[in-house]
Amino acid sequence: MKTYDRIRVAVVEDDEVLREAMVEALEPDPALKVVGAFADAEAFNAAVHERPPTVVVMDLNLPGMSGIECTRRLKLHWPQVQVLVCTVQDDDDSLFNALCAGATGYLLKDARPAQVVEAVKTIASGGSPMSAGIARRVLASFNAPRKAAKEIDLLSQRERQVLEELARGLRYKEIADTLNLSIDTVRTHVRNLYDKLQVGSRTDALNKLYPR
Amino acid sequence: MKTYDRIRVAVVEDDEVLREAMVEALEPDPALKVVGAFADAEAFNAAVHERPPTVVVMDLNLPGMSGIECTRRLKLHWPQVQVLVCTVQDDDDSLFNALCAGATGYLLKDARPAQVVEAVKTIASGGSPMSAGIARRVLASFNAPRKAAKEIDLLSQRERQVLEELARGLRYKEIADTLNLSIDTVRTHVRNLYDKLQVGSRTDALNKLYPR
DNA sequence: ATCTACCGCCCCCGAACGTTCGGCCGGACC
DNA sequence: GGTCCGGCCGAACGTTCGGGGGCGGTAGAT
Repeated sequence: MKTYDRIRVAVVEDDEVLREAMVEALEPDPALKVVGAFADAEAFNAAVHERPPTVVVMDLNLPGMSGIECTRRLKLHWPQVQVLVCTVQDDDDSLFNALCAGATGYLLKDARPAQVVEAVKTIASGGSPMSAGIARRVLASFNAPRKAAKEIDLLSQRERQVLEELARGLRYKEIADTLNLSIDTVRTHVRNLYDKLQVGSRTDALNKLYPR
Repeated sequence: MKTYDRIRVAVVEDDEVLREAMVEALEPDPALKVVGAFADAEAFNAAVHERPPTVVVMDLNLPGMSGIECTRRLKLHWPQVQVLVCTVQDDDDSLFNALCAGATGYLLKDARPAQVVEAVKTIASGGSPMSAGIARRVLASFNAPRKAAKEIDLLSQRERQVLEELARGLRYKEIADTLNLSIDTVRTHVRNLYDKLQVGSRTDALNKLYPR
């Protein structure tokens, strides 16, 4: 009979006490197998080349290379490895940079050991565990960009249409054609919407409406 | 002694059987109070004006106004109301449109009644409950935009710098100043990076590099 | 009936932009 | 040696863009 395939877990955490506690929580679980515990990103990187784990429990605040950068590099070479961030950092920068780097889970350090174990299993089975407040902030980020442009509702319907085509990179002449207008009319609308948006160029308008 | 403040819950669900089942699952819980159950968005809208609930369990596929549109309008007037989407729709469009509309929870209909009750409590206490696969897709959306631009690594170092400033809306003269170049040199770089990117204008380049 | 906002069109002008040419230099390749 | 190529720089040129006027018409609000 084939033995059960245990989830291969690695831990990257500079605090020795926490790291040991983490391992002690994970190891006894029959579904998990801790294949490495590292005090910094460099040690982890050196070891991962041999055989990558299934899940990496990653601290963010590491000496040397940050956990975010470590995550980025890891996902670059082994996209299938799941990174579960476990950190005290609960600011938006850390959170979203980690997610953009490829993390698929985010726990705060106030999580109890049992929760970490549960999260590892969740992430390995296709889920994305997050602390409660974290999940809320992630979802809130989707409708937050409402504040992007407030002046936009100062625009008339026509001006919005012109802006639309403007944003697509069409020249005045082309906009005039697609909207059945004269070039000078387009010009007028552009002028008006520019000072409503308080910008001085096409690119300014784009950067104002769709900030990156 | 003051009675415990129960979470006021409304249900918007067109399927009568599901709606009733939902209510039957929620009502007995001592922490919850079902203040309304509606078969469509219009009925809900008419009733919500009196006193909005704390949490709305919202179906997406409704007759008439969609659950997404209903959510958008609801959040417009009562941003503090939490919307928990509960639907069979598990496509990315429904998901992200709902989130952009202001939903702060997303359950698939395969959730068990007890999970729905749990999710309502979670969402009321500042969390954001999601089905496992949903959460993963949400987080994956953050590092997905890797595919942004492919031709970008054809650019030389100088051209990348110019492009950077170009994207910020700076004029050629300004770019020349910040990079200590002649305006004409900037022009040349722009020209070269334009045909590497196969575009014909600043705006084209932006739309190619940062598609919305 | 006046005022205001939006729409459409026209003229002009200076500045910015996109394009075409050319030159210089260093490395690669025959 | 020669030659090809790419990155870098520059001058000149025609076009587009941003911004300034003004004119007429419609629709709603005061």
